[in-house]
Amino acid sequence: MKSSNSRFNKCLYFSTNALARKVEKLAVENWKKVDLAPSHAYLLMMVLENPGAQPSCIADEMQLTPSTITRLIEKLEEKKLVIRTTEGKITNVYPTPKGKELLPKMKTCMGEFTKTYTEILGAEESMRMVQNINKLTDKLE
Amino acid sequence: MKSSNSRFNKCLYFSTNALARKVEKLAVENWKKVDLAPSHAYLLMMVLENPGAQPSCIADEMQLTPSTITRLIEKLEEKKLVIRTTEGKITNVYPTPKGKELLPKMKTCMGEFTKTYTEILGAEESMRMVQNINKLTDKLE
DNA sequence: TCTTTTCATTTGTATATACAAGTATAAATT
DNA sequence: AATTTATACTTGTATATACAAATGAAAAGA
Repeated sequence: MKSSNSRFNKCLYFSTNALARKVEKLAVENWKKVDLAPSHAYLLMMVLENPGAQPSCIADEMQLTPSTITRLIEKLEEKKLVIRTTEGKITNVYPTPKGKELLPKMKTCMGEFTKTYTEILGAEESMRMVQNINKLTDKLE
Repeated sequence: MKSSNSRFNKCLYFSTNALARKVEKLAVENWKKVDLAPSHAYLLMMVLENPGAQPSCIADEMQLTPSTITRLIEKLEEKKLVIRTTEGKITNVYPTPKGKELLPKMKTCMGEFTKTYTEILGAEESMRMVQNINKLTDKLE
């Protein structure tokens, strides 16, 4: 069903959730190429760009709660893609060699995902939408 | 953290999810007044406007899977807000008197929720955004 | 009429996420 | 130095959602 036919289509809650579910689906499909859930892939990429990143910092950047980040890291550790080292209060997350190997594939993946939705929405429009969505998110403090 | 500071802020997956989480939070807070999760509230409103609605139809309109609708209805049944009647293959969902009683409060709630984000975003902008989000959702077929 | 297919819903199971509480360490206050 | 508070992370638990398989009923085809 088109969202424009829903009686809830005027509500931000409804619209954003519907969109998020569709985009999620697209992303899941896309990231299957590296056998990762989208959120796992994003976290791994962050750690690859920023080896030794702390969970709190990752949580901040990914806009997820620390507990969720712990869970995501656990999964990536099981797959031997990252390791955690803890010294006192702070924890650092590093990519393993296996994780590092994945980088080029992930970059390709990311590019393909962007291409997918850019083709559907148009380059102009998709960029503008993402910007507007970010602005909206920021305003909701 | 502002989403505009995230290194993922250019990605639709990321942006939509972050937005959805924030809006969800706002909605959850708002719907506490009637002691319902947002999705439960929306489903109940649908059934109030459309007594006897079938789960498949609700799924269609809410853009959720049938199994999710089953689960939502179960919760509402536990709370004695709706009842299900099944004849052969089809099921109809009706509001109970207790469910009907909630209608005015829910309308108020809905209004207040809209007001909340309209005040933050501006009337113009929030309407436009919702429309654009819907358009985007539709295009992702 | 019997069989097969399709449809509507439910159930089993898995995942992502959050909140609240717990733990352990460091920093600040007294 | 001892105590309190703050910080960083983890764990227990709960929820929403999805997919795949199961169920049961109707429709279509033989």
